[in-house]
Amino acid sequence: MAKNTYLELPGKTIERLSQYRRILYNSIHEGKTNIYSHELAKMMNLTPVQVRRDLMLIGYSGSQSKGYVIKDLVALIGKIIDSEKGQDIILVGMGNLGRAITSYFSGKRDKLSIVSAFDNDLQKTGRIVAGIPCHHISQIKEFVKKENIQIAVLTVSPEATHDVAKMLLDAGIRGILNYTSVPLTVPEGIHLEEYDIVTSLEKLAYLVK
Amino acid sequence: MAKNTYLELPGKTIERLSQYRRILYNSIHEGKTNIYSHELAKMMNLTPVQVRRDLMLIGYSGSQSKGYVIKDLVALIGKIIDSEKGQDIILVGMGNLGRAITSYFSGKRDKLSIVSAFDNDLQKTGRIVAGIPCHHISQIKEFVKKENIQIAVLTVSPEATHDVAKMLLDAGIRGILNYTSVPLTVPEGIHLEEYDIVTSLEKLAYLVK
DNA sequence: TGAGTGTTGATATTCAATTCACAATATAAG
DNA sequence: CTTATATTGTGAATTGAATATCAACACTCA
Ligand SMILES: NC(=O)c1ccc[n+]([C@@H]2O[C@H](COP(=O)([O-])OP(=O)(O)OC[C@H]3O[C@@H](n4cnc5c(N)ncnc54)[C@H](O)[C@@H]3O)[C@@H](O)[C@H]2O)c1
Ligand SMILES: NC(=O)c1ccc[n+]([C@@H]2O[C@H](COP(=O)([O-])OP(=O)(O)OC[C@H]3O[C@@H](n4cnc5c(N)ncnc54)[C@H](O)[C@@H]3O)[C@@H](O)[C@H]2O)c1
Repeated sequence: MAKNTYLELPGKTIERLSQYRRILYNSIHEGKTNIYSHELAKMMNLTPVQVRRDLMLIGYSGSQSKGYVIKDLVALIGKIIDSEKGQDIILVGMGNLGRAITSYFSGKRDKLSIVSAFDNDLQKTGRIVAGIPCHHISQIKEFVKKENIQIAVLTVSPEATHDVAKMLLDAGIRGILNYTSVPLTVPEGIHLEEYDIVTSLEKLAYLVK
Repeated sequence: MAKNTYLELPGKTIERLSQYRRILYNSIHEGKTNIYSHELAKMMNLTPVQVRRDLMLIGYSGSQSKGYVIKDLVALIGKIIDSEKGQDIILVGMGNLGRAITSYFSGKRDKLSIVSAFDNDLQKTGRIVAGIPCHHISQIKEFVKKENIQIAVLTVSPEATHDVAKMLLDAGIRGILNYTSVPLTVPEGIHLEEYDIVTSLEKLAYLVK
């Protein structure tokens, strides 16, 4: 029985664990029960050694003849990255990107769901948009506290980014996934992930030339 | 006068250069002409040393008293990551995500633009969607060859991913930015970037717990 | 049985990225 | 002029990530 100690895993490993699980779900769906490191590696463009190393880090052991038991591995990855009772997420800024994200994400994961959105456009608030309830931004603090929300996805207009981020921090949010083109800085102890397609495209443009 | 030799820069540095430039554009807009490494670092959550190191790698020198000249720095970054005559990009899969991306990206960069989209839904093809012309997927090969397109953004449904990727490679695409939830593998020499919000959210969920 | 094959798990090594530490330099203040 | 302060640029050290290597084991087949 694994103790519930906090494993200090490399960030890259966490990302790969999430992806392993996604692929393993598909494999289960196709009727596979076991998988070898080289199979998993191939599907993810990695080396088998790297796969084994990641699994070693989380303390999972396979068998030399049958490889890894998919069901068990998925369960263990869940134990590592999911929180016990699930985590609810909110999204702020129900525009084009916000809608694309919520409709994509809905129902993707058991323990992780976008439960509510917030906007300041009265056209969008007070009703269901893209499958989830959209409230007015003025209600955000109360909601976050009451529902104990820890993670927010930020997809508001660039101008609103700083204000909204401040509200989120005030309300007690612990992790922000920022998609606006405005870089944020957050206090110690708050986790921030940012992503921008422009950066990816410029990198690609550099690489292909 | 910098020779046009191909600098072998670390991938991480390329990404940061793209972000530096974004921030520097804003600074210019606010009337700033010079900037210190620690200012830039603060805006990007980096250390000043890292900023200086990156700029050193591209061969830019500042002054001890005035820091870096923003205009010149932006120009040099452009020289490194932009291609001389600009690069045109296509997007495949004009759904929710595709529309969010095209409307966001349009006009963002001089040398980089999404010029056309492709889809197999006859509702969407043959007209302008989200600001750009959307053609039928069957025309993609011809278009890519004729217009010498090198980079494609992939936002089709998961089921279509492999087929469409194959078409793109056949047509001679050299870089793919894959947003579908289906991991791709590409031949040697082709550049691939993938991003999935689920991975980011699961990483955040792990970090905040 | 016993050689041959293919796999895992772990240690060692290499490679890449970041940070440290400080010399060199410019400016301002006394 | 001299000292104090702030900055850049960079070699060296450190940290982090990926890869190579190989012993140990399990299975197959002759
Ligand atoms: N990271 C990426 O790759 C990427 C891609 C596309 C868009 N973006 C960025 O994401 C953001 C959203 O893009 P979009 O295309 O959905 O834009 P959009 O204009 O369609 O959506 C913005 C939404 O934010 C809401 N909003 C504005 N101010 C608000 C406030 N103070 N409080 C609450 N809600 C507020 C608006 O009502 C709107 O619904 C923009 O900042 C854009 O730059 C990033
Ligand atoms: N990476 C992420 O963070 C992220 C976020 C949202 C969605 N997604 C993924 O992006 C993709 C698009 O999401 P969406 O919400 O826009 O879905 P969507 O269904 O709205 O859009 C898919 C589009 O692809 C088109 N398409 C389907 N098959 C095609 C084919 N063979 N050739 C050309 N076009 C074809 C459809 O007509 C549709 O317009 C999905 O694969 C989804 O899983 C990823």
